[in-house]
Amino acid sequence: MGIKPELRSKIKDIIPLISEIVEEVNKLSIELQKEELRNKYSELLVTKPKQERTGLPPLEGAEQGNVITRFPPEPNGYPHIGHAKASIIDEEYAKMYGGKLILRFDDTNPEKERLEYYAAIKVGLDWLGVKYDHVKNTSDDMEIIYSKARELIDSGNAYVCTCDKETISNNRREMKPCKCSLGNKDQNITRWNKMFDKFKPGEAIVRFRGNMNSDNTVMRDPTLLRIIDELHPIHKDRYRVWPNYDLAVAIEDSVDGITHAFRTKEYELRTELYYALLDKMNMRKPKMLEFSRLEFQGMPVSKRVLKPLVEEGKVSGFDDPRLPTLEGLRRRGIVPEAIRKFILSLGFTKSDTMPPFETLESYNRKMVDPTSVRLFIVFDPVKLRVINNSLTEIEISNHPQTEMGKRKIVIDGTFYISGDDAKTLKIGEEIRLLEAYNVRITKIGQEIECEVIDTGHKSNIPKIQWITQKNPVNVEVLIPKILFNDDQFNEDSLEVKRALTEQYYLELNVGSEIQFVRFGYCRKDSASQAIYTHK
RNA sequence: GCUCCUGUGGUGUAGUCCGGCUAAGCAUACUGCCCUCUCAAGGCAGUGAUCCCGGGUUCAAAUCCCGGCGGGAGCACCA
Repeated sequence: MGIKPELRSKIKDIIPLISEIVEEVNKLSIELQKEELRNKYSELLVTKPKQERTGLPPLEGAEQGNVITRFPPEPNGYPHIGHAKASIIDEEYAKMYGGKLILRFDDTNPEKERLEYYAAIKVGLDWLGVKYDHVKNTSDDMEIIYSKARELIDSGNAYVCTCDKETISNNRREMKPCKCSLGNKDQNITRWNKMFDKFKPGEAIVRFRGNMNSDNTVMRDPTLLRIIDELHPIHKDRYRVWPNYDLAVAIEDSVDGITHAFRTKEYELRTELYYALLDKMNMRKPKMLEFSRLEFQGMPVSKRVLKPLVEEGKVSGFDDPRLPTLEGLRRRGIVPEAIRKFILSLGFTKSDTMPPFETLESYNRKMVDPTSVRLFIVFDPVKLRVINNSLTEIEISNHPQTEMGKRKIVIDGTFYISGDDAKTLKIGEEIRLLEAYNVRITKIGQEIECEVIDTGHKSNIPKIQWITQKNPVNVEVLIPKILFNDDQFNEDSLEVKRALTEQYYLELNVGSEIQFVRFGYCRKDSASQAIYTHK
């Protein structure tokens, strides 16, 4: 039926035929059925592998070479995993259709924006590998926005309201227009002009003439522009009438030639306004689509909760490895390619979900594994003395599969092994000191003593890693844990473990990913500190 | 409260628009085996979903219709 859809309409005629054949086949034994299949219809037995769709679903109304997307962050904080999702989706779609991506700083609220965040966002995108074709600021288009606002006033589609907030809010709830909406054009123009000098902030706003009776509350004459006297990070005191989000986005998307605009789901109700605005301004309408926001369990993204943590010193800063900020993820050892794969695996959906961090880790582990130097590390060191040692130097390869060179370790027969491993040892037991030799435990006390039996590989005895006592390197390993349990800050969200590692650690670049054998992947954060990435 | 969105195995998704190739694919997690001088990566196999529930339409429904229920969001001179 799937192969010949044209038969569907004739299904009633076919059904008797089918039943007849089924009956006939059922009379045969299973063996005979199989044989018939093999002989006559062997092509049916070949199971063709299902091909998985990689990347995002196709875009409605998108033409090759003719797609422009945009990533419009407000420069009011450090970029986080949510920004990563938005920007990667924007970029992927632009790429998929051979189009362009515009980075547009949505900087229309001088109360919140700061210059350093423009830079921080660029740094974040850079790290993620998101490449944009053009950068701009909404605030550079203020003249366009003013002229569009004036048009709306002239055409009677907007008016200046001088009511106080409470009145406006009450009227909205009660679906009542206020007296300002009745004002004539001259009144509105006079008031509009006064917004640039006479009125104080809060005394007048421009409102869209929407529909006070709409079920969608955002349509009840929403604010379009308001007065803000704070200095703008770029334009200082050049402007004081600022558009709000809805007006700015609609105008900018349209003038920037955006064909497809994406935003998170919480803006969904504003889409009606977006189109209404564009309609009244006689502007081209991009396609607006929404996706669910990305946040991890126990790892909130909002400035409202993160900022206090930083200020109270509960985390070390916005680059704390426990945080879902891009800087935090980077320090933790998450690589951008893994973030991209992970985000694409989530698809373009509107369902509210909180994927576990584990999934990202799994992508990351696969990315990072082929290039991570394998190193030994020991926690709670316990001394282990080999009484009949004869080796002075061992050469160990840096990676089991990838050609990453070898390193030499000078030994003298005295080692440190992990306390956890030491606890399991029994006298007479045979163990292998990885890469060195097999030993039998002869004495257990403050120190452990053992003797070499042979040097060949043995697969059936415990294998443990060690650090030579000659020149151990002290490191602190930071282990980030979940930040919040429900809404409760996890006071034990950062475990710090002291450890001993190899001399070779010092030769690695800061930022490189290491796999500590039998422990997990860590990123070298400094000569004395490593951050646990995942197992 | 009102309005909108959403609901596929433990988790994240594919399939839903255009009903039949699939009693549901992939990834992750978990289990076992193989490989391996790592508890990693890799290979193989397995556990696990009556596709939120109840009706309806149809020869046929995860897919269409109606009604419930669960979850989320919006109701700012913030984006």
